[in-house]
Amino acid sequence: MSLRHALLGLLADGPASGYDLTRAFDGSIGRYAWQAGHSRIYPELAKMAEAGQVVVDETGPRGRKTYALTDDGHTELRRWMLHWPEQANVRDETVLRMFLVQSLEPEDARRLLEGIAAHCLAEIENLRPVMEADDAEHRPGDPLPFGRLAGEYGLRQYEAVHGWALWSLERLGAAEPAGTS
Amino acid sequence: MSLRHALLGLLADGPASGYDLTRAFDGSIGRYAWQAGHSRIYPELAKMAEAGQVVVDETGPRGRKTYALTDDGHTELRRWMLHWPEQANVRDETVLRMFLVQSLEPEDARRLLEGIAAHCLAEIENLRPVMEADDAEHRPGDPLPFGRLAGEYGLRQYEAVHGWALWSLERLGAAEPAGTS
DNA sequence: AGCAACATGTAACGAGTTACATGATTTA
DNA sequence: TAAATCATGTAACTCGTTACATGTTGCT
Repeated sequence: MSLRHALLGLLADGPASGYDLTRAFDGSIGRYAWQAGHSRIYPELAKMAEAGQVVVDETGPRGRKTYALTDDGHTELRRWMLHWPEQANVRDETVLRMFLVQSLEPEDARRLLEGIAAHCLAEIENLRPVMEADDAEHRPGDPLPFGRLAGEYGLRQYEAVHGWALWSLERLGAAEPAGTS
Repeated sequence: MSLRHALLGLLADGPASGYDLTRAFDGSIGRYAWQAGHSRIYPELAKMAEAGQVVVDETGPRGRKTYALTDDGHTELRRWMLHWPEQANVRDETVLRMFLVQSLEPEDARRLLEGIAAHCLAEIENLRPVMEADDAEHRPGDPLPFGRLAGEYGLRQYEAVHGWALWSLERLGAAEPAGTS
């Protein structure tokens, strides 16, 4: 039931409507952590309201309803954040490809790994200035901007994958002397 | 349709039965890349056979059927491995928690991050000897053992997350002077 | 003989995606 | 006034999980 906890976590930052929460999933959370569209979010918010974890906070123009966390919602969020299971499964197509690299001909494997390395470099060059801009605006003592820790995570992630791809190319290159020289 | 490609990739290593493939998902692939139980795997193999991507290779004792890749299966696997979409979504509860760290009180956030750091260290100490044993057995020129690249990826991943958790603790610590020191 | 492991399958359920459906408000 | 965006909802489909169901082989 991670969708529920994602919503609780996002609402901890302040009241939001189903529409706002749907937009949040269009960003980094949706890419790196969890996915959901509005068609799942609205019914889930309704269930959470029924369970007393959120309440309708305000009603706005176009039938807009903003939800806010209740104390129960906060408690449940905290419980979930702190007791995470050791065995959490990850679903990641890129990692799946990594597991299967050795099913390719060496030449194809090299092409794939070179693609991964290039892609990571591009993402790093994309993320780094964003993080640096965040840091430039930030004064010591202020709370970190929402997502700053996650952004740093993404940056380090790409750096790690980049390093891995280069290491793998070296390994594969050693096994196949018809290489790049 | 990643389950299909996971099965194609596993079968590229040699013919296997539904039972064997189910066992494969109990290991690292299931933890870090993709999940499936036998109840999805058997019907999927049947569909793949219908689509001509695999064929029943041998029948053994207890109704055991081993499947082997056809040329079409190989072609489809290669296609999928090489054209991966830029926008591949990842589903990962741990990363979700990272995105939501800032919804916690600073004291709880520190506890969570310390837990993550400790967990990563434990995983690193678990994985490193396995990888080193693989390398000790490996002679230059031999193909790398199946999963060696993925294992290295896992190791580097944990190192990156460990570094991230320490960095985050430092950042959070600076914002909250009632710290450890 | 009994138990663990091998081996395959179906059914019900849960949750995310895509498509269908509708309407209000803001902006050009 | 037309288009984009805001805003909410339901229905059908896909696919992974859990539970139900059954039978065989090998080992002790």
